[in-house]
Amino acid sequence: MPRKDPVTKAPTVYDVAAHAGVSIATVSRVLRRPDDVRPETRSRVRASVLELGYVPSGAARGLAGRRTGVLGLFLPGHDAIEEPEPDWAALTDARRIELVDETGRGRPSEGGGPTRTSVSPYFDEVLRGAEVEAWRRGFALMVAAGRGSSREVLVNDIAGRVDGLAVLASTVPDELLAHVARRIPVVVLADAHPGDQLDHVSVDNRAGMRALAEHVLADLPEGRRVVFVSGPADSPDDADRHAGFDDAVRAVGLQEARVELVHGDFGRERGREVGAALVAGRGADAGRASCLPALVVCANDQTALGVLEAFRTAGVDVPGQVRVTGFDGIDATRFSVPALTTVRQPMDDLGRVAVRTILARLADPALPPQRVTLPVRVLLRESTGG
Amino acid sequence: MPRKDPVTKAPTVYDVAAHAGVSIATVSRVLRRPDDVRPETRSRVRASVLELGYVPSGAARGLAGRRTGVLGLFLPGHDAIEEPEPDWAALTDARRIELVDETGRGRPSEGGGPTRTSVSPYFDEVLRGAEVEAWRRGFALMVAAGRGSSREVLVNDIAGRVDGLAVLASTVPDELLAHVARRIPVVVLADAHPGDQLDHVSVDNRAGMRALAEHVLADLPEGRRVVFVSGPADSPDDADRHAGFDDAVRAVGLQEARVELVHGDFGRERGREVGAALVAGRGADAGRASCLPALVVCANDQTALGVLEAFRTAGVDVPGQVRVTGFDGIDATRFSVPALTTVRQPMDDLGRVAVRTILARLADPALPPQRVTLPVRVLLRESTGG
DNA sequence: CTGAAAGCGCTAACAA
DNA sequence: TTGTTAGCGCTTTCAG
Repeated sequence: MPRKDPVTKAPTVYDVAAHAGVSIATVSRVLRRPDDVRPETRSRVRASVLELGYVPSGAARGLAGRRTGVLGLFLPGHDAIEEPEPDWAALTDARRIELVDETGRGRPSEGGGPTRTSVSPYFDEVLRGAEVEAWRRGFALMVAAGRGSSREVLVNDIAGRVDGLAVLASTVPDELLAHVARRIPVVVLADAHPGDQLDHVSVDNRAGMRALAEHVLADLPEGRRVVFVSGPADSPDDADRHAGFDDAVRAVGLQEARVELVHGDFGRERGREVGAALVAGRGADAGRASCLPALVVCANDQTALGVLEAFRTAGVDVPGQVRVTGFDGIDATRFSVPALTTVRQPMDDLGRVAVRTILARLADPALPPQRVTLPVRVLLRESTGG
Repeated sequence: MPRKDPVTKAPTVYDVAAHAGVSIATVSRVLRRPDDVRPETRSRVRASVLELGYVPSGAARGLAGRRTGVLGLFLPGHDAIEEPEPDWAALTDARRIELVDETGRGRPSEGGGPTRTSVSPYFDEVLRGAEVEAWRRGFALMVAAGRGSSREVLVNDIAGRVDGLAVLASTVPDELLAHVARRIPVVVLADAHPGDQLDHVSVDNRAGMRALAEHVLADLPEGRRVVFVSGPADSPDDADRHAGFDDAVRAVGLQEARVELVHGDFGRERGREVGAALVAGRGADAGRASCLPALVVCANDQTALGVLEAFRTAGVDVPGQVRVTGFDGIDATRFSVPALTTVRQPMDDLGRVAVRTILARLADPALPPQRVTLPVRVLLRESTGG
């Protein structure tokens, strides 16, 4: 199939109409409500479409129809700005296959793994859920990963092109969201700040952490302490999880003194540090194994996986000597050794419900602000024992 | 920040122009080439934009400017059509947190894991790469997962809305691609069929598998056999990998008789079956451990992970009794026990290069058909020993 | 530096 | 059933 002369302008409704000997309105009808057109005419038009290679312009359709049929999903960035420009020549040139020996390291990691593996698995699922639901409802999905979330980017590049927007980022200033929300429905995938009028869909971080913590705190060995590794200070998710943990501490009547708070950042590297530090702390007094905490509760999975790594490296037995828990339920927690006890967030449902919420508001702009909280599931696995 | 009366129509350039006391042309200039406008005027317009909550219409801009500033990525579907409609009430209602005990199973899996985990990790990375690169070039990215890849969907819902399209699916009929390619640049993320004129970006499946296979075939124990587990018959990727494997067999001078072909389907479940069957085969003649193959080379990671699972369940030692390899380099291969030797495809680079290729053609439609092959890396890990 | 005006390609009344 | 005709909101010459 020869490529048509690329200089030729793409055909429009007018071309198709002329070719089929009908008016542009009829062409439009054949595309949108075929039943309103006599079968004979219809097939004539369709033939012209094929012959001319006609593809309707989404832009024109969007303009005329006042809706784009596209939903937007705004995710926290991959930090692409920081990323160096790849060496394209080397990338596409080398015919030599490189052999990387990854045996012997505790666990393969940097070698050939994905570069930006840290936060993404989480968002990928949200994206997938949103995509599926949007499609089912007849919408396309546009994705953007926040680059500094500058006003220009969000407003010009996304908001103007979609009928509704789901924002998964505490990084977008409220004021900006408010601006956008004046034009299209915006749903925020996080807990609502008090006072904001936007629609929100979130996950029950607090109750989830509380349920998990109550369970693992229940049979704590005498006298041993418990460490909670938090996330970044500005994370609402972390705040909720921490609150849930505190709820549990209170509920089981644990003495505050036995609980220690360590600040983390949701990253795996920091988890390793924390784990190593805990081991070192014991090292100073190696005789007493009890100097290791009996339990390390982490505010997210990446942190917990880092802790696990540090423990394995140091030869600390999990769950024998210490128990460890995470939060999120990313895939890697199933494959870690030991498998990580965690709280699984329904990421894909988050995406789906976000889409639903947008569509609901699209259908009825007068709706009161929506507040949906999705339940979570506690997954008890090897890292907390039998 | 009170939500503006949603009944009020969204403001347009005209509104902004009137409010700022300038013409619409000036408003447009402030947005696109601010330097062409006197600073004083500029800030007046900007103030109006903020005050009115103006968000430019992407559709109108696209129409007028003849380019949408959006690139499309078409992925194989999540089989969303088959998926049942979730029970929304239950989804969003339940306040009770469920505790799922996953200890004791060989490996946690269905319980809380992602539902559609099979093929996706692969695509997620391509998506991410494409997104990053598109953004860097000033384009937004629209994603679509093929639903039956019906003509209507691809043509109407995607092709018409984007300036260029990357298609990651052998499932899209050539004829359809050709149609779309008459309007916008289309790059196919797979090897080129002979004779097609589209741009292609692919990964060196054959050389990668050959390099891997040559390495692991090198020190094969005497007399033991080798099993190759293929992918689906219609997969070009599988064909290439198989060819690479055959190359290696020939290169190391292995007798054909020692090589056995088993048909797989790229799925983990099938991998488990194959693994179990191999074990059972040995079972019939349990005395001779040699009845197990010395090496199982799988056409992709999912299959290999399934095989690994089956072996672990049966108490077969990997790499002690059998060695196993995969292909793709998905994240899970790092976490499996033992870590899986595999060939890592540069998925994110695939996405990036796809975007670059589209833009190159956009810039110069007269370019000859592009054929880029990305190199791969062989990752030697525990599943093939030291 | 700013304004006027002509489209961009399509949809949706309204007529015929 | 089909055609005519306004726009949809923005960009972009071309004048001024």
